[in-house]
Amino acid sequence: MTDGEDAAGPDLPERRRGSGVRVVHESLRDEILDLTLPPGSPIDEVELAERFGMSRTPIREALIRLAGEGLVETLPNRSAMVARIDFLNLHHFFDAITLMYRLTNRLAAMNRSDAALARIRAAQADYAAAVAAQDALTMIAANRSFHAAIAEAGGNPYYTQFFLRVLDEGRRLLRLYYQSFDDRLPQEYVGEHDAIIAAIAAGDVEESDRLGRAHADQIVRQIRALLARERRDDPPL
Amino acid sequence: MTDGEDAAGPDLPERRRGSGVRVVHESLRDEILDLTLPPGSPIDEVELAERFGMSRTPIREALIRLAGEGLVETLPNRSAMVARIDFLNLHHFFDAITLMYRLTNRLAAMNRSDAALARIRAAQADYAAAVAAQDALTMIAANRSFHAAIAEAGGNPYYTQFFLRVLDEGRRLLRLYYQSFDDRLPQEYVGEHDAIIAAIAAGDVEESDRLGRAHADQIVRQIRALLARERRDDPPL
DNA sequence: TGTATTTTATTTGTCGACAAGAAAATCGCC
DNA sequence: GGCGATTTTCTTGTCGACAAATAAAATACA
Repeated sequence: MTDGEDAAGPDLPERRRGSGVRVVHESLRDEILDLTLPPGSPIDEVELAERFGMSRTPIREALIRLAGEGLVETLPNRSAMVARIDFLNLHHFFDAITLMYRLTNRLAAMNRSDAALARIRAAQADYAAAVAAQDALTMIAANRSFHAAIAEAGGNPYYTQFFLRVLDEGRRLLRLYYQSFDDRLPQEYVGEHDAIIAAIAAGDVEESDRLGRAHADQIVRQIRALLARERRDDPPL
Repeated sequence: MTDGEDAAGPDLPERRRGSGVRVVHESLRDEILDLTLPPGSPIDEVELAERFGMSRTPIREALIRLAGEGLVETLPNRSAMVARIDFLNLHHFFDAITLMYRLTNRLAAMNRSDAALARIRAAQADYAAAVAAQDALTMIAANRSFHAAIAEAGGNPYYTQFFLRVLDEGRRLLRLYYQSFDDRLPQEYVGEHDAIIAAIAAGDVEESDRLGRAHADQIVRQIRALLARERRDDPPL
Protein backbone atom coordinates (compact mmCIF):
# COMPACT_ATOMS: atom_id res chain seq x y z
CA MET A 1 0.00 0.00 0.00
CA THR A 2 1.31 3.38 -0.96
CA ASP A 3 -1.40 5.47 0.68
CA GLY A 4 -0.17 5.33 4.20
CA GLU A 5 -0.08 9.07 4.62
CA ASP A 6 -2.32 11.13 6.84
CA ALA A 7 -4.77 9.04 8.75
CA ALA A 8 -7.52 11.66 8.48
CA GLY A 9 -7.41 12.89 4.86
CA PRO A 10 -9.11 10.94 2.07
CA ASP A 11 -6.07 9.95 0.07
CA LEU A 12 -5.85 12.36 -2.81
CA PRO A 13 -4.37 11.01 -6.04
CA GLU A 14 -0.94 12.12 -7.15
CA ARG A 15 -1.51 14.71 -9.80
CA ARG A 16 0.75 15.76 -12.58
CA ARG A 17 2.49 19.07 -12.30
CA GLY A 18 0.33 21.80 -13.81
CA SER A 19 -2.91 19.86 -13.61
CA GLY A 20 -3.90 21.32 -10.27
CA VAL A 21 -5.25 24.59 -11.58
CA ARG A 22 -7.29 22.84 -14.24
CA VAL A 23 -8.91 20.45 -11.79
CA VAL A 24 -9.84 23.20 -9.37
CA HIS A 25 -11.08 25.45 -12.15
CA GLU A 26 -13.31 22.82 -13.69
CA SER A 27 -14.62 21.55 -10.37
CA LEU A 28 -15.52 24.98 -9.06
CA ARG A 29 -16.93 25.98 -12.40
CA ASP A 30 -19.31 23.04 -12.46
CA GLU A 31 -20.34 23.60 -8.88
CA ILE A 32 -21.04 27.25 -9.57
CA LEU A 33 -23.04 26.53 -12.72
CA ASP A 34 -25.01 23.74 -11.05
CA LEU A 35 -25.78 26.05 -8.10
CA THR A 36 -24.06 23.62 -5.75
CA LEU A 37 -22.25 26.77 -4.74
CA PRO A 38 -25.04 29.31 -4.39
CA PRO A 39 -24.60 32.80 -5.86
CA GLY A 40 -23.10 35.22 -3.35
CA SER A 41 -21.60 32.56 -1.11
CA PRO A 42 -18.09 33.35 0.13
CA ILE A 43 -15.10 31.36 -1.09
CA ASP A 44 -12.39 30.51 1.42
CA GLU A 45 -9.03 29.83 -0.18
CA VAL A 46 -7.69 27.81 2.75
CA GLU A 47 -10.77 25.63 2.85
CA LEU A 48 -10.45 24.88 -0.86
CA ALA A 49 -6.73 24.22 -0.49
CA GLU A 50 -7.46 21.58 2.14
CA ARG A 51 -10.28 20.08 0.14
CA PHE A 52 -8.23 19.69 -3.03
CA GLY A 53 -5.09 18.74 -1.14
CA MET A 54 -2.87 21.45 -2.54
CA SER A 55 -1.49 24.81 -1.51
CA ARG A 56 -3.31 28.09 -1.93
CA THR A 57 -1.36 29.10 -5.02
CA PRO A 58 -3.14 26.92 -7.60
CA ILE A 59 -6.47 27.60 -5.88
CA ARG A 60 -5.84 31.28 -6.25
CA GLU A 61 -4.98 30.98 -9.93
CA ALA A 62 -8.16 29.04 -10.58
CA LEU A 63 -10.18 31.73 -8.80
CA ILE A 64 -8.59 34.42 -10.93
CA ARG A 65 -9.54 32.53 -14.05
CA LEU A 66 -13.08 32.12 -12.79
CA ALA A 67 -13.22 35.82 -12.01
CA GLY A 68 -12.15 36.51 -15.60
CA GLU A 69 -15.06 34.39 -16.77
CA GLY A 70 -17.46 36.34 -14.58
CA LEU A 71 -18.26 33.37 -12.34
CA VAL A 72 -16.52 34.74 -9.26
CA GLU A 73 -16.39 38.24 -7.82
CA THR A 74 -13.34 39.42 -5.93
CA LEU A 75 -12.98 42.34 -3.56
CA PRO A 76 -9.55 43.60 -2.45
CA ASN A 77 -8.41 42.07 0.84
CA ARG A 78 -11.78 40.41 1.16
CA SER A 79 -13.03 36.91 0.46
CA ALA A 80 -14.00 36.13 -3.10
CA MET A 81 -17.60 35.09 -3.63
CA VAL A 82 -19.60 33.19 -6.19
CA ALA A 83 -20.90 35.74 -8.70
CA ARG A 84 -24.35 36.91 -7.84
CA ILE A 85 -27.15 36.85 -10.38
CA ASP A 86 -28.34 40.32 -11.22
CA PHE A 87 -32.07 39.77 -11.33
CA LEU A 88 -32.79 43.42 -11.97
CA ASN A 89 -30.94 43.44 -15.28
CA LEU A 90 -31.97 40.10 -16.67
CA HIS A 91 -33.49 41.72 -19.73
CA HIS A 92 -29.98 42.49 -20.95
CA PHE A 93 -29.15 38.84 -20.62
CA PHE A 94 -32.31 37.88 -22.47
CA ASP A 95 -31.47 40.29 -25.26
CA ALA A 96 -28.00 38.89 -25.61
CA ILE A 97 -28.93 35.24 -25.58
CA THR A 98 -31.73 35.79 -28.06
CA LEU A 99 -29.36 37.50 -30.45
CA MET A 100 -26.78 34.76 -30.05
CA TYR A 101 -29.29 31.95 -30.54
CA ARG A 102 -30.35 33.54 -33.79
CA LEU A 103 -26.86 34.41 -34.94
CA THR A 104 -25.30 31.03 -34.22
CA ASN A 105 -28.21 29.23 -35.85
CA ARG A 106 -27.88 31.40 -38.94
CA LEU A 107 -24.14 30.88 -39.25
CA ALA A 108 -24.47 27.16 -38.67
CA ALA A 109 -27.05 26.90 -41.44
CA MET A 110 -24.64 28.74 -43.75
CA ASN A 111 -21.40 27.01 -42.86
CA ARG A 112 -22.41 23.57 -41.65
CA SER A 113 -20.27 20.53 -42.36
CA ASP A 114 -21.00 16.84 -41.93
CA ALA A 115 -18.60 16.60 -39.00
CA ALA A 116 -20.20 19.57 -37.27
CA LEU A 117 -23.69 18.20 -37.84
CA ALA A 118 -22.61 14.90 -36.33
CA ARG A 119 -21.40 16.69 -33.20
CA ILE A 120 -24.66 18.61 -32.94
CA ARG A 121 -26.67 15.40 -33.24
CA ALA A 122 -24.50 13.68 -30.65
CA ALA A 123 -25.14 16.48 -28.18
CA GLN A 124 -28.84 16.28 -28.93
CA ALA A 125 -28.79 12.53 -28.25
CA ASP A 126 -27.25 13.19 -24.83
CA TYR A 127 -29.86 15.83 -24.24
CA ALA A 128 -32.76 13.56 -25.15
CA ALA A 129 -31.36 10.78 -22.99
CA ALA A 130 -31.07 13.10 -20.01
CA VAL A 131 -34.64 14.29 -20.46
CA ALA A 132 -35.88 10.70 -20.69
CA ALA A 133 -33.96 9.89 -17.51
CA GLN A 134 -35.29 13.05 -15.82
CA ASP A 135 -31.71 14.02 -14.99
CA ALA A 136 -31.82 17.81 -14.74
CA LEU A 137 -28.13 18.48 -14.26
CA THR A 138 -27.06 16.35 -17.19
CA MET A 139 -29.84 17.82 -19.30
CA ILE A 140 -28.75 21.38 -18.61
CA ALA A 141 -25.12 20.58 -19.40
CA ALA A 142 -26.15 18.78 -22.60
CA ASN A 143 -28.31 21.72 -23.61
CA ARG A 144 -25.25 23.91 -23.37
CA SER A 145 -23.21 21.43 -25.40
CA PHE A 146 -25.91 21.33 -28.05
CA HIS A 147 -25.88 25.08 -28.59
CA ALA A 148 -22.10 25.20 -28.26
CA ALA A 149 -21.86 22.64 -31.08
CA ILE A 150 -24.10 24.83 -33.24
CA ALA A 151 -21.87 27.81 -32.53
CA GLU A 152 -18.83 25.74 -33.47
CA ALA A 153 -20.53 24.80 -36.72
CA GLY A 154 -20.93 28.48 -37.46
CA GLY A 155 -17.18 28.73 -37.45
CA ASN A 156 -16.60 32.15 -35.89
CA PRO A 157 -14.58 31.75 -32.69
CA TYR A 158 -15.41 35.27 -31.49
CA TYR A 159 -19.11 34.50 -31.51
CA THR A 160 -18.57 31.04 -30.07
CA GLN A 161 -16.65 32.30 -27.09
CA PHE A 162 -19.12 35.04 -26.32
CA PHE A 163 -22.03 32.67 -26.71
CA LEU A 164 -20.45 30.16 -24.34
CA ARG A 165 -20.21 32.84 -21.73
CA VAL A 166 -23.83 33.83 -22.12
CA LEU A 167 -24.89 30.18 -22.14
CA ASP A 168 -23.09 29.60 -18.85
CA GLU A 169 -24.92 32.48 -17.28
CA GLY A 170 -28.06 30.81 -18.60
CA ARG A 171 -27.10 27.49 -17.06
CA ARG A 172 -27.52 28.94 -13.61
CA LEU A 173 -30.90 30.39 -14.45
CA LEU A 174 -32.09 27.13 -15.98
CA ARG A 175 -30.95 25.26 -12.89
CA LEU A 176 -32.94 27.68 -10.76
CA TYR A 177 -35.92 27.12 -13.01
CA TYR A 178 -35.91 23.33 -12.88
CA GLN A 179 -35.19 23.29 -9.17
CA SER A 180 -38.49 25.08 -8.72
CA PHE A 181 -40.22 22.17 -10.48
CA ASP A 182 -38.42 19.49 -8.46
CA ASP A 183 -36.31 18.81 -11.55
CA ARG A 184 -39.17 17.38 -13.60
CA LEU A 185 -38.25 17.94 -17.24
CA PRO A 186 -40.54 18.70 -20.15
CA GLN A 187 -40.30 16.82 -23.44
CA GLU A 188 -41.14 19.78 -25.67
CA TYR A 189 -37.60 21.11 -26.01
CA VAL A 190 -36.37 17.87 -27.53
CA GLY A 191 -38.69 18.53 -30.45
CA GLU A 192 -37.57 22.15 -30.76
CA HIS A 193 -33.96 21.04 -30.88
CA ASP A 194 -34.78 18.48 -33.58
CA ALA A 195 -36.44 21.18 -35.65
CA ILE A 196 -33.35 23.37 -35.32
CA ILE A 197 -31.12 20.52 -36.46
CA ALA A 198 -33.34 19.93 -39.47
CA ALA A 199 -33.27 23.58 -40.48
CA ILE A 200 -29.50 23.79 -40.13
CA ALA A 201 -28.97 20.54 -42.02
CA ALA A 202 -31.17 21.86 -44.82
CA GLY A 203 -29.20 25.09 -44.92
CA ASP A 204 -32.38 27.08 -44.35
CA VAL A 205 -30.94 30.26 -42.83
CA GLU A 206 -34.20 32.12 -42.26
CA GLU A 207 -35.94 29.14 -40.70
CA SER A 208 -32.94 28.53 -38.43
CA ASP A 209 -33.09 32.16 -37.38
CA ARG A 210 -36.83 31.93 -36.70
CA LEU A 211 -36.45 28.76 -34.64
CA GLY A 212 -33.59 30.29 -32.68
CA ARG A 213 -35.72 33.25 -31.81
CA ALA A 214 -38.67 31.03 -30.84
CA HIS A 215 -36.42 28.87 -28.69
CA ALA A 216 -35.05 31.93 -26.92
CA ASP A 217 -38.53 33.37 -26.42
CA GLN A 218 -39.67 30.12 -24.88
CA ILE A 219 -36.86 30.09 -22.35
CA VAL A 220 -37.17 33.77 -21.56
CA ARG A 221 -40.89 33.38 -20.96
CA GLN A 222 -40.34 30.49 -18.56
CA ILE A 223 -37.69 32.20 -16.52
CA ARG A 224 -39.79 35.35 -16.36
CA ALA A 225 -42.72 33.29 -15.07
CA LEU A 226 -40.49 31.67 -12.47
CA LEU A 227 -39.23 35.02 -11.26
CA ALA A 228 -42.74 36.44 -11.05
CA ARG A 229 -43.79 33.46 -8.96
CA GLU A 230 -40.75 33.67 -6.68
CA ARG A 231 -41.38 37.34 -6.18
CA ARG A 232 -44.85 36.58 -4.92
CA ASP A 233 -43.63 33.91 -2.50
CA ASP A 234 -40.35 35.14 -1.08
CA PRO A 235 -37.49 37.29 -2.30
CA PRO A 236 -35.04 35.50 -4.60
CA LEU A 237 -31.78 34.43 -2.93
CA MET B 1 17.05 60.14 1.87
CA THR B 2 14.96 57.05 2.16
CA ASP B 3 15.94 55.51 -1.17
CA GLY B 4 19.33 54.26 -0.21
CA GLU B 5 18.57 50.72 -1.25
CA ASP B 6 20.11 48.89 -4.14
CA ALA B 7 22.57 51.00 -6.02
CA ALA B 8 21.53 49.57 -9.37
CA GLY B 9 17.71 49.50 -9.32
CA PRO B 10 15.68 52.60 -10.16
CA ASP B 11 13.97 53.10 -6.83
CA LEU B 12 10.50 51.70 -7.19
CA PRO B 13 7.75 53.43 -5.22
CA GLU B 14 6.19 51.72 -2.24
CA ARG B 15 2.92 50.32 -3.45
CA ARG B 16 -0.18 49.51 -1.53
CA ARG B 17 -0.96 45.89 -0.84
CA GLY B 18 -3.08 44.49 -3.65
CA SER B 19 -2.14 47.13 -6.18
CA GLY B 20 0.68 45.09 -7.67
CA VAL B 21 -1.44 42.90 -9.88
CA ARG B 22 -3.36 45.85 -11.23
CA VAL B 23 -0.23 47.79 -12.15
CA VAL B 24 1.35 44.84 -13.94
CA HIS B 25 -1.88 43.95 -15.68
CA GLU B 26 -2.48 47.44 -17.00
CA SER B 27 1.12 48.01 -18.00
CA LEU B 28 1.45 44.76 -19.90
CA ARG B 29 -1.97 45.21 -21.43
CA ASP B 30 -1.05 48.60 -22.84
CA GLU B 31 2.27 47.34 -24.11
CA ILE B 32 0.62 44.41 -25.82
CA LEU B 33 -2.08 46.53 -27.43
CA ASP B 34 0.43 49.16 -28.58
CA LEU B 35 2.63 46.42 -30.05
CA THR B 36 5.48 47.47 -27.79
CA LEU B 37 5.44 43.79 -26.97
CA PRO B 38 5.20 42.16 -30.39
CA PRO B 39 2.77 39.26 -30.93
CA GLY B 40 4.40 35.91 -30.27
CA SER B 41 7.23 37.27 -28.13
CA PRO B 42 7.98 35.20 -25.03
CA ILE B 43 7.21 36.52 -21.57
CA ASP B 44 9.71 35.80 -18.82
CA GLU B 45 8.19 35.90 -15.35
CA VAL B 46 11.48 36.51 -13.57
CA GLU B 47 12.38 39.36 -15.89
CA LEU B 48 9.02 41.01 -15.25
CA ALA B 49 9.36 40.45 -11.51
CA GLU B 50 12.67 42.31 -11.52
CA ARG B 51 11.35 45.05 -13.73
CA PHE B 52 8.31 45.74 -11.56
CA GLY B 53 10.21 45.19 -8.34
CA MET B 54 7.97 42.47 -6.95
CA SER B 55 7.93 38.71 -6.63
CA ARG B 56 6.70 36.34 -9.31
CA THR B 57 3.34 35.77 -7.67
CA PRO B 58 1.59 39.02 -8.66
CA ILE B 59 3.24 38.85 -12.10
CA ARG B 60 1.79 35.41 -12.55
CA GLU B 61 -1.68 36.50 -11.52
CA ALA B 62 -1.57 39.38 -13.97
CA LEU B 63 -0.53 36.99 -16.74
CA ILE B 64 -3.43 34.68 -15.94
CA ARG B 65 -5.83 37.59 -16.20
CA LEU B 66 -4.30 38.63 -19.51
CA ALA B 67 -4.61 35.06 -20.74
CA GLY B 68 -8.28 35.16 -19.81
CA GLU B 69 -8.64 38.26 -21.94
CA GLY B 70 -6.97 36.53 -24.85
CA LEU B 71 -3.94 38.82 -24.85
CA VAL B 72 -1.47 36.20 -23.66
CA GLU B 73 -1.11 32.55 -24.60
CA THR B 74 0.19 30.06 -22.08
CA LEU B 75 1.59 26.60 -22.66
CA PRO B 76 2.08 24.15 -19.79
CA ASN B 77 5.59 24.25 -18.32
CA ARG B 78 6.60 26.63 -21.07
CA SER B 79 6.98 30.39 -21.22
CA ALA B 80 3.87 32.42 -21.83
CA MET B 81 3.86 34.55 -24.96
CA VAL B 82 2.07 37.60 -26.25
CA ALA B 83 -0.97 36.37 -28.16
CA ARG B 84 -0.31 36.02 -31.83
CA ILE B 85 -2.55 37.60 -34.41
CA ASP B 86 -4.27 34.98 -36.53
CA PHE B 87 -4.00 36.57 -39.94
CA LEU B 88 -5.59 33.60 -41.66
CA ASN B 89 -8.87 34.01 -39.79
CA LEU B 90 -9.19 37.77 -39.80
CA HIS B 91 -12.51 37.60 -41.63
CA HIS B 92 -14.08 36.25 -38.44
CA PHE B 93 -12.79 39.26 -36.62
CA PHE B 94 -14.11 41.56 -39.32
CA ASP B 95 -17.51 39.92 -39.13
CA ALA B 96 -17.65 40.32 -35.38
CA ILE B 97 -16.52 43.92 -35.24
CA THR B 98 -18.90 44.91 -38.01
CA LEU B 99 -21.80 43.36 -36.15
CA MET B 100 -20.79 45.03 -32.91
CA TYR B 101 -20.32 48.45 -34.49
CA ARG B 102 -23.84 48.23 -35.87
CA LEU B 103 -25.38 46.77 -32.75
CA THR B 104 -23.82 49.22 -30.30
CA ASN B 105 -24.72 52.15 -32.54
CA ARG B 106 -28.31 50.96 -32.75
CA LEU B 107 -28.67 50.46 -29.02
CA ALA B 108 -27.03 53.80 -28.29
CA ALA B 109 -29.48 55.54 -30.59
CA MET B 110 -32.35 53.85 -28.77
CA ASN B 111 -31.18 54.26 -25.17
CA ARG B 112 -28.99 57.35 -25.18
CA SER B 113 -28.93 59.73 -22.24
CA ASP B 114 -27.44 63.19 -21.90
CA ALA B 115 -24.70 61.90 -19.64
CA ALA B 116 -23.78 59.12 -22.06
CA LEU B 117 -23.75 61.54 -24.99
CA ALA B 118 -21.44 63.82 -23.05
CA ARG B 119 -19.02 60.96 -22.49
CA ILE B 120 -19.11 60.05 -26.17
CA ARG B 121 -18.40 63.64 -27.17
CA ALA B 122 -15.55 63.85 -24.67
CA ALA B 123 -13.93 60.76 -26.15
CA GLN B 124 -14.38 62.20 -29.61
CA ALA B 125 -12.68 65.44 -28.52
CA ASP B 126 -9.68 63.42 -27.32
CA TYR B 127 -9.70 61.55 -30.59
CA ALA B 128 -9.77 64.72 -32.70
CA ALA B 129 -7.00 66.26 -30.61
CA ALA B 130 -4.81 63.19 -31.08
CA VAL B 131 -5.38 63.23 -34.83
CA ALA B 132 -4.51 66.94 -34.99
CA ALA B 133 -1.35 66.24 -33.00
CA GLN B 134 -0.52 63.24 -35.21
CA ASP B 135 -0.21 61.08 -32.11
CA ALA B 136 -1.04 57.58 -33.30
CA LEU B 137 -0.99 55.77 -29.98
CA THR B 138 -3.25 58.28 -28.26
CA MET B 139 -5.53 58.33 -31.27
CA ILE B 140 -5.95 54.57 -31.28
CA ALA B 141 -6.69 54.50 -27.56
CA ALA B 142 -9.18 57.35 -27.94
CA ASN B 143 -10.86 55.55 -30.82
CA ARG B 144 -11.40 52.61 -28.52
CA SER B 145 -12.78 54.90 -25.80
CA PHE B 146 -15.13 56.49 -28.29
CA HIS B 147 -16.72 53.22 -29.32
CA ALA B 148 -16.65 51.95 -25.76
CA ALA B 149 -18.63 55.02 -24.72
CA ILE B 150 -21.19 54.27 -27.41
CA ALA B 151 -21.48 50.72 -26.17
CA GLU B 152 -21.97 52.02 -22.63
CA ALA B 153 -24.72 54.29 -23.88
CA GLY B 154 -26.44 51.23 -25.32
CA GLY B 155 -26.72 49.97 -21.77
CA ASN B 156 -26.23 46.22 -22.26
CA PRO B 157 -23.16 45.10 -20.30
CA TYR B 158 -22.96 41.76 -22.12
CA TYR B 159 -22.55 43.51 -25.44
CA THR B 160 -20.23 46.13 -23.97
CA GLN B 161 -17.83 43.58 -22.58
CA PHE B 162 -17.73 41.54 -25.75
CA PHE B 163 -17.28 44.65 -27.85
CA LEU B 164 -14.38 45.83 -25.68
CA ARG B 165 -12.66 42.57 -26.29
CA VAL B 166 -13.10 42.78 -30.04
CA LEU B 167 -12.03 46.43 -30.01
CA ASP B 168 -8.83 45.51 -28.20
CA GLU B 169 -8.02 42.95 -30.82
CA GLY B 170 -8.65 45.74 -33.32
CA ARG B 171 -6.28 48.07 -31.48
CA ARG B 172 -3.37 45.86 -32.39
CA LEU B 173 -4.39 45.72 -36.03
CA LEU B 174 -4.87 49.49 -36.18
CA ARG B 175 -1.45 49.97 -34.65
CA LEU B 176 0.02 47.71 -37.30
CA TYR B 177 -1.80 49.71 -39.93
CA TYR B 178 -0.61 53.14 -38.84
CA GLN B 179 2.93 51.92 -38.25
CA SER B 180 3.02 51.08 -41.93
CA PHE B 181 2.26 54.73 -42.70
CA ASP B 182 4.86 56.09 -40.27
CA ASP B 183 1.97 57.01 -37.98
CA ARG B 184 0.59 59.71 -40.23
CA LEU B 185 -3.10 59.99 -39.43
CA PRO B 186 -5.99 60.77 -41.74
CA GLN B 187 -8.64 63.36 -40.89
CA GLU B 188 -11.55 61.52 -42.48
CA TYR B 189 -12.47 59.40 -39.48
CA VAL B 190 -13.08 62.46 -37.33
CA GLY B 191 -15.92 63.34 -39.66
CA GLU B 192 -17.30 59.81 -39.61
CA HIS B 193 -17.33 59.86 -35.84
CA ASP B 194 -19.13 63.19 -35.82
CA ALA B 195 -21.79 61.78 -38.11
CA ILE B 196 -22.27 58.81 -35.81
CA ILE B 197 -22.67 61.12 -32.81
CA ALA B 198 -25.27 63.16 -34.67
CA ALA B 199 -27.28 60.08 -35.63
CA ILE B 200 -27.19 58.71 -32.09
CA ALA B 201 -28.12 62.09 -30.59
CA ALA B 202 -31.05 62.29 -33.01
CA GLY B 203 -32.18 58.82 -32.05
CA ASP B 204 -32.02 57.72 -35.67
CA VAL B 205 -31.53 53.98 -35.25
CA GLU B 206 -31.34 53.03 -38.92
CA GLU B 207 -28.91 55.81 -39.77
CA SER B 208 -26.72 54.87 -36.78
CA ASP B 209 -26.71 51.29 -38.00
CA ARG B 210 -25.81 52.36 -41.53
CA LEU B 211 -22.97 54.57 -40.32
CA GLY B 212 -21.67 51.81 -38.07
CA ARG B 213 -21.55 49.43 -40.98
CA ALA B 214 -19.84 52.01 -43.20
CA HIS B 215 -17.29 52.76 -40.50
CA ALA B 216 -16.53 49.06 -40.12
CA ASP B 217 -16.26 48.57 -43.87
CA GLN B 218 -13.81 51.42 -44.08
CA ILE B 219 -11.52 49.96 -41.45
CA VAL B 220 -11.79 46.45 -42.82
CA ARG B 221 -10.90 47.69 -46.29
CA GLN B 222 -7.81 49.48 -45.02
CA ILE B 223 -6.48 46.58 -43.00
CA ARG B 224 -7.09 44.24 -45.93
CA ALA B 225 -5.12 46.58 -48.17
CA LEU B 226 -2.30 46.69 -45.65
CA LEU B 227 -2.15 42.92 -45.44
CA ALA B 228 -2.17 42.54 -49.20
CA ARG B 229 0.76 44.95 -49.42
CA GLU B 230 2.68 43.23 -46.64
CA ARG B 231 2.15 39.89 -48.27
CA ARG B 232 3.78 41.19 -51.42
CA ASP B 233 6.79 42.55 -49.53
CA ASP B 234 7.58 40.08 -46.80
CA PRO B 235 5.61 37.67 -44.66
CA PRO B 236 3.78 39.29 -41.75
CA LEU B 237 5.45 38.95 -38.35
C1' DT C 1 30.56 14.43 -39.83
C1' DG C 2 25.90 13.73 -38.56
C1' DT C 3 22.83 11.72 -35.20
C1' DA C 4 21.35 9.83 -30.80
C1' DT C 5 22.00 10.27 -25.91
C1' DT C 6 23.33 12.13 -21.70
C1' DT C 7 24.14 16.23 -19.00
C1' DT C 8 23.45 20.90 -17.82
C1' DA C 9 20.80 24.98 -17.39
C1' DT C 10 16.83 27.59 -17.48
C1' DT C 11 12.02 28.38 -16.39
C1' DT C 12 7.84 27.17 -14.62
C1' DG C 13 4.51 25.10 -10.92
C1' DT C 14 3.94 24.51 -6.16
C1' DC C 15 4.75 25.09 -1.43
C1' DG C 16 4.96 27.06 3.39
C1' DA C 17 5.56 31.23 5.84
C1' DC C 18 4.90 35.94 7.05
C1' DA C 19 2.80 40.48 7.16
C1' DA C 20 -0.98 43.75 5.95
C1' DG C 21 -5.70 44.61 6.08
C1' DA C 22 -10.44 43.82 7.47
C1' DA C 23 -13.99 41.78 10.34
C1' DA C 24 -15.16 40.25 14.88
C1' DA C 25 -14.70 40.48 19.69
C1' DT C 26 -13.37 42.73 23.79
C1' DC C 27 -12.94 46.48 26.72
C1' DG C 28 -13.60 51.16 28.52
C1' DC C 29 -16.39 55.08 29.01
C1' DC C 30 -20.54 57.79 29.20
C1' DG D 1 -27.12 49.58 29.07
C1' DG D 2 -25.41 51.62 24.77
C1' DC D 3 -21.70 53.32 21.99
C1' DG D 4 -16.94 54.13 20.55
C1' DA D 5 -12.07 52.76 20.77
C1' DT D 6 -8.90 48.97 21.10
C1' DT D 7 -7.43 44.39 20.69
C1' DT D 8 -7.76 40.00 18.68
C1' DT D 9 -8.59 36.84 15.12
C1' DC D 10 -9.03 35.61 10.64
C1' DT D 11 -8.17 35.94 5.62
C1' DT D 12 -5.80 37.57 1.93
C1' DG D 13 -1.52 39.42 -0.72
C1' DT D 14 3.24 38.77 -1.24
C1' DC D 15 7.56 36.64 -0.77
C1' DG D 16 11.61 33.41 -1.27
C1' DA D 17 12.74 28.71 -2.01
C1' DC D 18 12.54 24.19 -4.00
C1' DA D 19 11.37 20.64 -7.37
C1' DA D 20 9.55 19.10 -11.83
C1' DA D 21 9.62 19.75 -16.63
C1' DT D 22 11.42 21.37 -20.59
C1' DA D 23 15.00 23.38 -23.67
C1' DA D 24 19.82 23.77 -24.71
C1' DA D 25 24.41 22.16 -24.63
C1' DA D 26 27.77 18.78 -24.51
C1' DT D 27 29.16 14.21 -25.30
C1' DA D 28 29.33 9.56 -27.29
C1' DC D 29 28.88 6.80 -31.17
C1' DA D 30 28.29 5.07 -35.90
